[in-house]
Amino acid sequence: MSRRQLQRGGVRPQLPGDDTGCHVLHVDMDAFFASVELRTRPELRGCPMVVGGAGSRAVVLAATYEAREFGIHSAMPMARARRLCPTLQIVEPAHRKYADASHAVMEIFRSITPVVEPIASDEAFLDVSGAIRRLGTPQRIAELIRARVASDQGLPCSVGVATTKFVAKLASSRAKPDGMLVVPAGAVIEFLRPLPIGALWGVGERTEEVLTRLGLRTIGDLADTAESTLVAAVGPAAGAHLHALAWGRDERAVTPNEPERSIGAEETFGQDTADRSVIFRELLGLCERVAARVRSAGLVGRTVCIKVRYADFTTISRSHTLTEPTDLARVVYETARTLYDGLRNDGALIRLVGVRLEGLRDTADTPRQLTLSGAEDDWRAAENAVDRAVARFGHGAVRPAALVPGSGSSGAGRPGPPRS
DNA sequence: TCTGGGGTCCTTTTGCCC
DNA sequence: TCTGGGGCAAAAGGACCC
Repeated sequence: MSRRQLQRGGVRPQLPGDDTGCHVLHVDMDAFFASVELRTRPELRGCPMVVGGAGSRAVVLAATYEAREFGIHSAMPMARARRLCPTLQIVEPAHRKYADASHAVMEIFRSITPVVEPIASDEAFLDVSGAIRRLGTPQRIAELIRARVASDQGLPCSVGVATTKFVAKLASSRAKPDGMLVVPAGAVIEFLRPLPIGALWGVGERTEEVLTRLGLRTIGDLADTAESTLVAAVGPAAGAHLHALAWGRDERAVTPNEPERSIGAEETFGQDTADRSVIFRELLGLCERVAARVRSAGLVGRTVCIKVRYADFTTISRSHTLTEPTDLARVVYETARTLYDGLRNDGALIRLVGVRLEGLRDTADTPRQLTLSGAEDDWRAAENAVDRAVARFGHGAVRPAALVPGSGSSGAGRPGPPRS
């Protein structure tokens, strides 16, 4: 909410052009998915347009600035977006295309500096201190990046330039769309104080509500409040963190190659269901997807976590930590089923199921325990064969019988023997 | 208005061991 | 044998981010 208010601000602060010590850049692509689509659909330029699914439960994934004029924003239900703007142009998402564009943009960043920390498909932090001698001042480098992204990829982006990550991040959102903002070291406090508390990273709807009850509205208010008061209101970690940020203190370095901590997948049903065969078929498919991604990343995971969202939107999770880490869909599915069976749902309608594998580490660092039967190895061989077939023929080329349409399988049983 | 899907991190609760 | 408490890890839930 307040992050949007921040962007609506209109008047950009006029700050002196001194970028000494501002070695952190935050680059944020503008309306990323929508901008990618506009490259191949120039006729939609200037129109209110969103990228979003067609299903009754779809939400807006990205909205052009023309669509935002109507109050439309990402995560809004598509039905509501259509009501707000009857002439809205809607484009179905093509995630492969966005992943390719993201990869290309990240490569541009890495050609500037090796210290790139992607934080989403459409944004990244860059530490450019090592590139200053070669390419010029941080401000000059930011201009260079914007020009390269525009000329090589045909995409607009905004860049914040500052001494710390979180000020750079705030600066890029102030610079949107298609702009740049430098916040010099000496101007940080003056830049922060008037901003609404919701602009801070880590202050969402709930925390904003709590802080507002304390009479705090701006980052300046937060800075003038005793840290102990904040700690009492929002907890020790968040309280200390917010107080530090309000004074512009942020020690976090830009760290490339952060390892993944978990990999998961979830799916909302088109209609709520209590049908166990439908639910187990979905769970099996999710486990296949998760395990395949874990294997392709060269990882194994130890904790299987399932998520169930009921028709009334209450959401629960259950998890189990295995004695040995795994990358096998069969093991993930067996565990997920056992967890699900422990819920005693009694026919409750279910809206969503999800599966996540946590406690990830490199396969290479994880010696595999020898098993007495060869079953584990058979499964491994089968799932590796599936990976190879998918790599060659694409997703859907090979899958468990329970997931083949019209197979007649209930999907409610344990998966059968390996097939490939 | 009626809420997707991918994540991270923090807090609280619970169970186990000593 | 029972009880209490500290330390720890796992589990569960929730807030938050894009």
